[in-house]
Amino acid sequence: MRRYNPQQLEPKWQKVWRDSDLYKVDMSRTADKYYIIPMLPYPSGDLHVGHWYNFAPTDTLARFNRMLGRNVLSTIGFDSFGLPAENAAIKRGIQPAQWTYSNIKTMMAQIDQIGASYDWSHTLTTSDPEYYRWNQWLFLQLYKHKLAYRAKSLVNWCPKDQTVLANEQVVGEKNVCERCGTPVVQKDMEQWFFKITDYADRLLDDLEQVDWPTKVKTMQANWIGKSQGALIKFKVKDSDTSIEVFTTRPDTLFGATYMVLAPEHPLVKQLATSEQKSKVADYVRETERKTELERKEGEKDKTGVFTGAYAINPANKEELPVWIADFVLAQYGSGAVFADACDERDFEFAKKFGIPLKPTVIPEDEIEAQKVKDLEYAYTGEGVLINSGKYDGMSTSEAREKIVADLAKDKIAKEQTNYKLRDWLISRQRYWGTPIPIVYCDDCSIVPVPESQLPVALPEDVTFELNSRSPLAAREDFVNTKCPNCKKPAKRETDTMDTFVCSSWYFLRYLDNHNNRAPFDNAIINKWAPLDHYIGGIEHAILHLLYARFVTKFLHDHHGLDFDEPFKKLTNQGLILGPDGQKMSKSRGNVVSPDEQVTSYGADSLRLYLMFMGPYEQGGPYSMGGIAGTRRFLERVWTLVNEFADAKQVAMADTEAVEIAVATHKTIKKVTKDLETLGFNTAIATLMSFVNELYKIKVKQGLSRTWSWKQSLETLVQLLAPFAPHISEELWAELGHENSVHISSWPLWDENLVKEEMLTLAVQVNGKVRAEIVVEADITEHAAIEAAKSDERIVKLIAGKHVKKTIYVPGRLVSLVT
RNA sequence: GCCGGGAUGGCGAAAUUGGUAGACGCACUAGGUUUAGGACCUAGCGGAGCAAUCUGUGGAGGUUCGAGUCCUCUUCCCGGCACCA
Repeated sequence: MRRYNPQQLEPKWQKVWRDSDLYKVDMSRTADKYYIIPMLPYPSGDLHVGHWYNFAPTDTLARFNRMLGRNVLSTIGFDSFGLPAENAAIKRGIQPAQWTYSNIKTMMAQIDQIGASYDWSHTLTTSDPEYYRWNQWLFLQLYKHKLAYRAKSLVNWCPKDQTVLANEQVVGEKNVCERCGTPVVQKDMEQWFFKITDYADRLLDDLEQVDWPTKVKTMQANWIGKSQGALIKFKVKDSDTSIEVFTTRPDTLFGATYMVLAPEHPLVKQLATSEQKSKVADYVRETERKTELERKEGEKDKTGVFTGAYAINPANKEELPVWIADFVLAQYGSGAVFADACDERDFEFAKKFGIPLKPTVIPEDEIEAQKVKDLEYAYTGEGVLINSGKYDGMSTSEAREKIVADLAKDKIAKEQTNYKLRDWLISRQRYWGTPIPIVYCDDCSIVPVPESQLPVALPEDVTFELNSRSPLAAREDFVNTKCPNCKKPAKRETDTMDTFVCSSWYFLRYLDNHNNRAPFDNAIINKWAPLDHYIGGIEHAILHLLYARFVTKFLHDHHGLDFDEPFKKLTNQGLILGPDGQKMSKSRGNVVSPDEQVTSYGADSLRLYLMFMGPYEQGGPYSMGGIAGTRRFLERVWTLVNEFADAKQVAMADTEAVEIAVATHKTIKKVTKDLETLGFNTAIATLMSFVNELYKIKVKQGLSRTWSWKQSLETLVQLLAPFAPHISEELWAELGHENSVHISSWPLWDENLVKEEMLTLAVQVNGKVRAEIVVEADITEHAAIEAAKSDERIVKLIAGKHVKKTIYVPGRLVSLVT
């Protein structure tokens, strides 16, 4: 018998598949199309186990669906713009393009080792001009519809990476840069934004339509942060100005005893009275000095100063002192709040500064209500109104509407919805990205580059100077151009786009990646998109997935896409940890190299192990012993098939034939069901059990070469094919097939064979299992109970006792209660 | 603080959704086999006990003939958000 040698047979089959274009998709066949891809990888230079964990199971699903007869398209590409290329270039004195494309070459070879069924004719690399010109096209479409705009505002600046960042790219408690972990600072700059906020409601509502993990949906919903309330105008005493306030609790308006503005609020200077002016100015200066982080740290200890001004409560005409405090955020709502006893922060602030409070909402519970009246704590829940004039006795929910409606008559209030979502800041002060296709002309101001002049090419030979502006800004030949409008000398925009623009629509370009007249042909896109299944890490829960949804919705509205959600189904694979249970990192020395695992065990063993180690969405520590186990399993499969192929003709008894058929069909059913629900680990466990069973039969019966045995082996190989494609292909050929197992039809099970003829029932007495009885599957309830009662052990246990109750669960158990 | 997810043998995990807890794999033990092996085959393997049996799914209660699964309370772990008015 030949030895199982994955190092030899895996590359062999990879070459056969490639040379025969086995996975080439007929794009014209769309009725049963199935489009499944892993998230676009960044070409960091080395494929790690996490990539394998993303790509291999995705490929298993692609292969499973292909065998089910669907026209499966799966491919992969590279998200190749971005900062690491620049850092590497500076460090090594080479061009970012050179570093990037050499990494891609290495990674392509590594990806080949996985044995995935990609149609490589659909691949793309986002740093190619053929791709990024369409990023520029997208920018121009957004600009045309006033959804790309330039504005000056406070933005997040990463001092290390020397660029601004989108809100989504600032993470963690300490507001750090998502890439490098440096705390960001606020800077006032003029930048390009995409108006994602126009889509806030749809981005929220349409989450209901998609089959995504609830966790991701919740995270997106929280990020969008919709809250409904009212905008209420407060007149400033002895002045023409008024202060607008956003509140979700207009029902508490009568309880307002003071107001607070953010220190950055535009009215602050104007409101401060002469005697308070210097204190206010000091406080504002102090706030400006504080970093975002220091402000957050001050959460527990609230600070603020009185402006000297008073506002009039429109509800009861009471005068409210106006304060400024940094717990009120300038960016949210209108940067001003009215404060009352129904809010913990307001309550705390009032106590600290000796501002009076007035309870206006009390809970149902009388004891609690008394405590609230005595101002023992801030009651923030729903309840009944007091101290609120004609609204007394009303429920909070009713009062919320009535008060706004009444004030609306005098145009003092109106209903308002607020979002936490901010517009997407896409400018980056970096070189290695898509140039923003904009020209600045002294006469014509901001001029978009005409579509016919795309791409605005990124020069690929640049010089980096330490701590200087982007190399693009230093390139005179790039910067100096002619105004497309008036033809006078003008300057190009030197910022590039956020790389998340690249990844926001690449899955559409995959489908029509050679199109040089348009980003894609709608006729193709509308047949093949949206994706049937998208698989990637949870780290993109907000960033990439939100942007891709936004861009898809935009293209739906303005470019004729039939669909407005890009990913029908989403799965997040878990995180693979080092063998020590810690996150893999070079400094910890716990990095498992997939290349080494492939060398020692083979790609099939690695694929199988990754899918067998636990639930796919859970991840977990990598175990060296675990992969040895899946390799052993493949060896056993190898042995079974090869022994069969080598065996002399021997007949097998009919009883074994039935036994084998039953085991086979049960296995088909279970593996099929498991694959449908992404239960890779249990599917593989089922295959292992099946192999164990075949071994037992083999030992009992001796080596056989019969029709039913061959059928079982063929089925086994087919069921294994999506998981371990190379060995399956080899064994399929060994069993005499000329065509690839990967385009064979997925086995079907016969429900009659899956049904047991005899089954084992548990017999419980008073809830405890006391015996097992073997009965015919179609046994009646009466017969089952009689059989249970006549079991030797049960007879002893119930002797002399009265059986009060009998429960029969078909196929499971008989329970007797005495 | 708020919102998710979780806790099952020495380890990774299963459990038809209220019905025989621990499938499958790792590790381990014994036997066989092999020139040898960390290879292969067979068997055993939650804990206690010679055994019958008892006990066991983070903890405490509850519902039920029956609870890993449902309810109440609680501890711990992981993830996300966090002064959002």
